[in-house]
Amino acid sequence: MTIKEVCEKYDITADTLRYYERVGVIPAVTRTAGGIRDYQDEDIAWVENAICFRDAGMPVEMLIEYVKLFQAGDSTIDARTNLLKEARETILEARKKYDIALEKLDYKIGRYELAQKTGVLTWDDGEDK
Amino acid sequence: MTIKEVCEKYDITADTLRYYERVGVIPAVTRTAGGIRDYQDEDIAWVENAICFRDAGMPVEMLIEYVKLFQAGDSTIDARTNLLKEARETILEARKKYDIALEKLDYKIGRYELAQKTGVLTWDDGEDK
DNA sequence: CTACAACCTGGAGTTAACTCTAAGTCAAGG
DNA sequence: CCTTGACTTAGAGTTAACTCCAGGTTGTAG
Repeated sequence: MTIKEVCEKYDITADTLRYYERVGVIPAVTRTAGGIRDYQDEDIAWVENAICFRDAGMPVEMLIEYVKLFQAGDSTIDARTNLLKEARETILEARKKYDIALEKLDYKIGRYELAQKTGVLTWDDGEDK
Repeated sequence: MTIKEVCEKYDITADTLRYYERVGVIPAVTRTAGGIRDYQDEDIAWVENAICFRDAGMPVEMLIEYVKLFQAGDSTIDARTNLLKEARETILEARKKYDIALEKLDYKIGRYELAQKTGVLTWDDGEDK
């Protein structure tokens, strides 16, 4: 699979894919004899995971750390598990904050829509937002 | 309430609070005669909301836009509602991605922990991560 | 064999969101 | 009054994560 095809498949730029490889967010991608990237299933799996975890706000540094541990072999399985658990906690925390924001948004939207219907804006709590 | 007290209450730096005010993420904060910030309930409500929405990944630009609309008066209620609804959709999308990442993490953690117990790492799908 | 598009690299530039610095002002204790 | 510490501003600096660019290479179509 060419870089272009991977770009289209995951809606990501070629620059970002090369950047991920360059800094180690994903391991070195398979190349053709001429040196052109030719993504295999395994390369694509790394790309997919990188995008997934980045989308969840996991920092690039953490993904690099994971790849390093992975490449260091089975002796790092403990460390990898810990890293993943830490990431899990961080993402859970973040998601909690998203839920709080959604509640707040729903409350505000509800009030504005009520104001729309009745033509009157009421402030229960002395301030907006 | 002094800036320091607000910092402590929300675990945020004074620099960030001043920055939010400077760029318009929150409206101008109440001041003492001497020009020192003295946060009132209303100011604090804006701060709290700003932090909440920033924590949910809402960009500073969007918060500034909302404050501008708010300050422009009741004629912008439609626009405000639309902005909030857009924010809601964006946050819902993001949260979906967090859930996908969590699933992936749980799967990986589960496999690593199994490997821990049995001493054997098995790859169902031909690749890790 | 020649276009020509798609690819390559190394390195510089951009963007969002802070974060820090310098130089000065305010306010409470002695 | 004087010190001392918290506060003020304007503006520069930092960081993460891309994003772009220049100059060169690869590979396919005619």
